[in-house]
Amino acid sequence: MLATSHHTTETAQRRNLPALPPRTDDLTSSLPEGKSRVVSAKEHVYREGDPATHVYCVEAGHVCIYRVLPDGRRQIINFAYPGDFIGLGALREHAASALAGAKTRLKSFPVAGLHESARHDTTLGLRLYTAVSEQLAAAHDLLMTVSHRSASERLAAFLLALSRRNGRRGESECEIVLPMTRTDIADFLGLTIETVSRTFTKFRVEGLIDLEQCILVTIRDLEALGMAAGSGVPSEQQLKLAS
Amino acid sequence: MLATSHHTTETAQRRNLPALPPRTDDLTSSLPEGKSRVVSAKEHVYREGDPATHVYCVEAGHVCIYRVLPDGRRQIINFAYPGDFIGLGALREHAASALAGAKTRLKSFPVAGLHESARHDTTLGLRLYTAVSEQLAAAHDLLMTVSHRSASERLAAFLLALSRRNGRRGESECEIVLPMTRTDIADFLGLTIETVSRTFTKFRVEGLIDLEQCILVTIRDLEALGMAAGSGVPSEQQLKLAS
DNA sequence: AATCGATTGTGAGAGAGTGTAAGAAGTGCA
DNA sequence: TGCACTTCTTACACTCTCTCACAATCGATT
Repeated sequence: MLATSHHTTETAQRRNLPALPPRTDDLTSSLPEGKSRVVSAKEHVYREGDPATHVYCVEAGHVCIYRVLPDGRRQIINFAYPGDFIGLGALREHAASALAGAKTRLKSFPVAGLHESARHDTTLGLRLYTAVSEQLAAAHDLLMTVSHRSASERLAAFLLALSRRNGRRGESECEIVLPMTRTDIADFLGLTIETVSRTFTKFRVEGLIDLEQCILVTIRDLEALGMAAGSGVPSEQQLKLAS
Repeated sequence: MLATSHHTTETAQRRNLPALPPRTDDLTSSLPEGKSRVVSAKEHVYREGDPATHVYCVEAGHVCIYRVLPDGRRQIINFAYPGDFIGLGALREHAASALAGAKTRLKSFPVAGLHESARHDTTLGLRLYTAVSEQLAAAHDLLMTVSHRSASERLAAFLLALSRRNGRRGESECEIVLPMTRTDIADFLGLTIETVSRTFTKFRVEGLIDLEQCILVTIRDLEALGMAAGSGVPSEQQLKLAS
């Protein structure tokens, strides 16, 4: 559900499937050296409509990628964490805005240089293709979550996605730090801040999570949370969908 | 909102912006010759979980790209029309299913051959990158529509997207043929079939559209439909967002 | 032309999420 | 430590969409 949607590759590795272009992880190493850029909290990395001159890789901090409807409603498309690329997939100009949620360090890569490098490095184009494809899969995951699911399912899926992200990084799967505000979560899941808050409380009352501070979630019952995310479906199928 | 999301390039052309990789339209011509494949109505081109062996370009007919939640709820991700590519962005296996909505003719391109060609044709990788990027933009558009918008706004945005698609193809912007069923529209917009039906009726009663047959929509008041899509926002901003 | 099945349209009641508003908890600053 | 400000939580009335039920329409087949 978040930026790096690995579920397709994970499931694929259990079977014998056709060759695949290089992983996104390889993208950084194959890029020409990038300059560091530091952005303060609540400062934009770029805005919707800006010329897409650079692509960035988050090194520290986190960035909200969002778009706004003309009437002000905001949809957060992704929370980019360290290791995630932002600005990929922009054509001539950025279609979304990128706002640092905290002080954030990024490596920046000029798009022009990328195109130049792609002329010599024949695999770079495919690497970029793969990277955007992963973001496309993540966007579809989010679409599934937001379109048909109830508030509880959305929040549960969100927490599970963060839990699995932690797992991939070797951090605790049960202790989740939420660096984003309730408003951010609401705008990500297509809910209101009140509903997000109510649902957190509901999960706490039901014993699914602990919530001592509002930014620290402790998952008490991972399986039950999986059930909540998928309206009573076995957790194995859940895992395939959650992120 | 549908497969070919051109709004970013359209708005970009009005400014002086950095160079861009080749358009998707160029993709077909730069690919090695593809075999034709014909698929009957209600037959799958591929299913979720199938090895991603081929990429297809729709030549005639139309294809629904969809994913299903474990409990059976279905989300249509895209309606692919002639000229649209499907199967792009799949990593090792398809993350979505592709179902022909009518008898459909496709050109098929083996993924292995694509990777092979990319070794020689240095721009092919970037072309693929651009093509998936357009699909990513379309997915974000759909996400915006489905997450925060009301039933009327969703349906209005949907009709406007089809209208603009017609316009790009040199067809009538006001006479829209809906080859998909009400169920398909509902599953695309994250609504129920009843709500779709009621909203169509509401638009007809309000004089926004004519609806003599259920597959033929005639837009009577394009501007009002634009307002309905964006909850009372000037149509110029609408145009930027609608597709 | 008549019949059957599938699709579409309409209505009433129930449920879920929203919006407003007020209070509680947390954060930053002097 | 105390104050001001922001963020989060909770309560209640309201709106919108969904669910369920049934009627109407369309198309294909006989």
